[in-house]
Amino acid sequence: MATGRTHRPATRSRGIPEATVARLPLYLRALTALSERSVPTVSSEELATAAGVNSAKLRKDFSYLGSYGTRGVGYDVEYLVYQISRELGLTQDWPVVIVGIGNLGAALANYGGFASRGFRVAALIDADPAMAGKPVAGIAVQHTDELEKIIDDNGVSIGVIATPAGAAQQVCDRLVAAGITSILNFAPTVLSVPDGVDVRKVDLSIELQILAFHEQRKAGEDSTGHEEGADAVPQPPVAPHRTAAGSPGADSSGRQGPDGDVPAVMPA
Amino acid sequence: MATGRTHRPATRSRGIPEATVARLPLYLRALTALSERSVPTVSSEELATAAGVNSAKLRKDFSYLGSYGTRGVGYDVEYLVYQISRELGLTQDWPVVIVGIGNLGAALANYGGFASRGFRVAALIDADPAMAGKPVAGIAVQHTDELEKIIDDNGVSIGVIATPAGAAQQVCDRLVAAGITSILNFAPTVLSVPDGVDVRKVDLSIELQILAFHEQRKAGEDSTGHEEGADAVPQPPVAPHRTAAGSPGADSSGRQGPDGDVPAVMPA
DNA sequence: CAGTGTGAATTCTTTCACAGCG
DNA sequence: CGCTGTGAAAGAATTCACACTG
Repeated sequence: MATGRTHRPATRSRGIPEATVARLPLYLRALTALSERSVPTVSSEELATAAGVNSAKLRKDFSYLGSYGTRGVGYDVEYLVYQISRELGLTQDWPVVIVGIGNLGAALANYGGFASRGFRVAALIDADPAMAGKPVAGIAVQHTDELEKIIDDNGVSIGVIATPAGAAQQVCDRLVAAGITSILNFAPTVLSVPDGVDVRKVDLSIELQILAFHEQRKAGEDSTGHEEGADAVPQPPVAPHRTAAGSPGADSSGRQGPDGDVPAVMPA
Repeated sequence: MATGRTHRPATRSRGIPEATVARLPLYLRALTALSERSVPTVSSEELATAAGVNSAKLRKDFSYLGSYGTRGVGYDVEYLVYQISRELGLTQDWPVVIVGIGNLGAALANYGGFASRGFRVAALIDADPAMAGKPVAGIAVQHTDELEKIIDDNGVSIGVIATPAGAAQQVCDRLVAAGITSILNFAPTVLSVPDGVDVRKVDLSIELQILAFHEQRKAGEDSTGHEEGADAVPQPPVAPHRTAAGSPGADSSGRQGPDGDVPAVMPA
């Protein structure tokens, strides 16, 4: 993805597959739970079950990190927790800023998971002047004007965008300009960023749509094909003339303000 | 994944790759935006850019759905919107229930993206009796006791879990028993469900951890290896004796109630 | 001998590149 | 002529299965 090529020729086999990286947090969670119950060791089988993967995959994943297990025994829980934490970079403290303190932003600010893993909410930022100074999750919200200063002062390199879609790119640009190099984007937009900046997106409605796809399959197990409701226009593949005005049928934002302060899925 | 094997022998080539399914919502979003701007057609190149993928991938994806484009021209926006919507099952109405109306649950209830894509919030459910009756996003919260009845009455097949991790499996079991077959899980736990039930998870802290991993790599571009802070114990791979009591160093839930009403990342 | 670590086989995904159609 | 649709090649990720070790 990032054109930077990231190719790392020397120093050992420093190339952990993305798919593996994405699972490390899962393992870490399972391990932390075991650690809290003072379980000293686990087998790949047990840990895999706890993490919701299969043991072959888990062992292969760990093999990219090194040989941290003991044959015939399993893995030392504490040791693995440490190794994975270190690999993920969680042994250091990561200050993050959350931009856009609407419903979602507030939820994130309150989210225990952030604080408990080396992430520290350095600031909450919102464009609404009325929000400024209001405490959310024990932290006073600051105005967008302060954005650059906050990031600079706190050495923040990770930003979370929880603004409406319409504002996301703009916020993103400012974050990047201010020195942020990793962004977690909750707004339903594709952000464009320069090389060297990482973006991960979480889109709540996309997940639901994927579920709907599979759900639909289940329902139509036998009765394949043809829908029921006759109110949508199948639209022959040849006529580009947009049928009715605007886009009445399928859409109709019904409830909900058009594009309030919550990341609405269909912004502009 | 699901052991049901889901193998579909007959009726055409009904096998859209998961990776493709996961991107359809992305295309749909881009297309809807175009549709709202009354753009009649797009090329694979344009649409790909808008969706944040490359055009070869997009064309391949679409080829699984059928031949909906026109050579030398591109795709008819309205027509594609319809086809993808239908493929995703969004031409029908999906009632969903959200269980756990804490910060996150409330954010989800307010999330415009749900309502705007064939998803209808049929009910908000919370275990706290004090929440019952309180309106959130214009809908009165109902008590967990009503769960089965609500699902049955509304023919709900998709459930969203936004409870603390500790309650998630229990809620999940009840949802499944009540007939839910698709679950979107925001609680940081692995849910176990019977065959035939789909679970998708969204874990906010996992995404951050993945970002941290890459961020760390950037920082240590040259200065590979060895950490700085000497406060963590590297723990030799041979000594299973848990060093200090409990797990002081790396963890320390610091802020936040121990396992309040927000999905804390480290529950039990 | 239980359970890790890992080459090899398999399957899934992405990318290439170009024939063919409107 | 431009752009889709798609076989074929390349690249990842997953799974298998077993040698090897504590």
